[in-house]
Amino acid sequence: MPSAKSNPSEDVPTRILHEATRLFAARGFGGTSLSEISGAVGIRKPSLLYHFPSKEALRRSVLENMLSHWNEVVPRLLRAATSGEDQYDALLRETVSFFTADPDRARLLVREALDRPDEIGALVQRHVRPWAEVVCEHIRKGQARGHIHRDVDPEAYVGQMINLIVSSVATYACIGDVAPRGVSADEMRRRHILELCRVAKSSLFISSAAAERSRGVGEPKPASRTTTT
Amino acid sequence: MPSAKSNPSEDVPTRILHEATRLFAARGFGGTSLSEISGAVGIRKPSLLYHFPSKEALRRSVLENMLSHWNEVVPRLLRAATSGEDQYDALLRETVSFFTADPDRARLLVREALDRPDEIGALVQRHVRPWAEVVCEHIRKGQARGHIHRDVDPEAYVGQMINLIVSSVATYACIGDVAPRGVSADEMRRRHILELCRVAKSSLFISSAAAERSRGVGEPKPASRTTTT
DNA sequence: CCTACCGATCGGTAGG
DNA sequence: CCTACCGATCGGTAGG
Repeated sequence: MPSAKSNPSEDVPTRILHEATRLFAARGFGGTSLSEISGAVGIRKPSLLYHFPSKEALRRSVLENMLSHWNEVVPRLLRAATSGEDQYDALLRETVSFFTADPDRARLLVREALDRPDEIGALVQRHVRPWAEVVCEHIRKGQARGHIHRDVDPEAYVGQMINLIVSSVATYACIGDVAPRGVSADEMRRRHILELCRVAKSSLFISSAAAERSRGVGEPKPASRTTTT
Repeated sequence: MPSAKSNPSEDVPTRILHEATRLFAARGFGGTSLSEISGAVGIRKPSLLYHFPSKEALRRSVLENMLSHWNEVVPRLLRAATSGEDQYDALLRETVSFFTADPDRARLLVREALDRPDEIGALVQRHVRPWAEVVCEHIRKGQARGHIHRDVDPEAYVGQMINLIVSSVATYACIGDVAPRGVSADEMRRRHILELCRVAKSSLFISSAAAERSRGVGEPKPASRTTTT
């Protein structure tokens, strides 16, 4: 009996695409051989090359497949991208969820950004800039209305938040994990994502800081010292 | 005359190390051949293998070389890591400078984190966690004294900021560059780093938001609220 | 530091 | 979807 390693309920091209995505994300495009991929699917290398004419074609298909998933969630993202802190929280969580749902998406994106910066740069310009511009417009509106920090640089802010989300999922539990010994990896992942959302909101909304300060108990409020108002 | 491509004033092992660093950062460890490296140095492959017994040994030397540069700046970092917003700004800028001074450091770190997460995880635990813990302690002190947001998760916050710095240098001008057409790459890089520092501080210090609000227009606010220690 | 060479593996093709 | 095979290149060695 031949040992088919991947889900046999899917058709062969789909299984190739899935295994290639997994292996490209884990070892990189150059670090993965066609034999490894075909082996994971349970077929021989020439059979793989029947479905995808070259390794390069397979790479492109993997990227296109990820992009099609991204295009599925963009409408949800745009619906959440109205001004207001709660809607922004929803937008953040939707975006984080896209990558946590399959961390290979984040790893693949970072790898490709390092290997082929021009190609990924163009891809970002086409597929995320239009959506980022909507968010930037909401930020500018919020600044005019006084509930978003006036020194936010909208384009740079949105870029850094995208960068933060992608990279924290991609290199999670490695770069940036400075947790004390007692904390489990899952617990730390939860805390990292919570903190990511807090940082994103706290550095954007004025109301967030104000609400928090007004909540402040437990801390000996320096009411006697810096009082006033 | 043989065409030595790298700086001939350095000795050969050093030139090998530099070229290997550059190529590993640009194409990854698996994506770089020993012939490419030796060619960039201006020698033949077997000569390279005289100085470094294997490709794996060369990889480790490249990493160790980067670590030794890191260890050089750590004292400066610790000196800057006292409480207070200005000192924190200096700490951020020192850390950013370490990576912008040679962006290959950031690219190499991200690549290794993707290729060998366990190895880089252990490395981070040894070389950045002790320093991160100092920062965390300052954050907790600041929270007790009321000038740092109480809902900051110190370990997660520090981890995310490290992540943000490294990844924004590594994949700069690619992921996260959603700039409008008219802006030059250099100008956008400056804005990204400025915004990174703003986000880091604004999401940490209460005084930052207060000071900014006092600058604001169209916002009713507590007039003078200067927190000094 | 070099030339010459090793077995293994790479992406890809022929032909069925 | 397979077996058989291609030239090129890989990391590494022998020997000087």
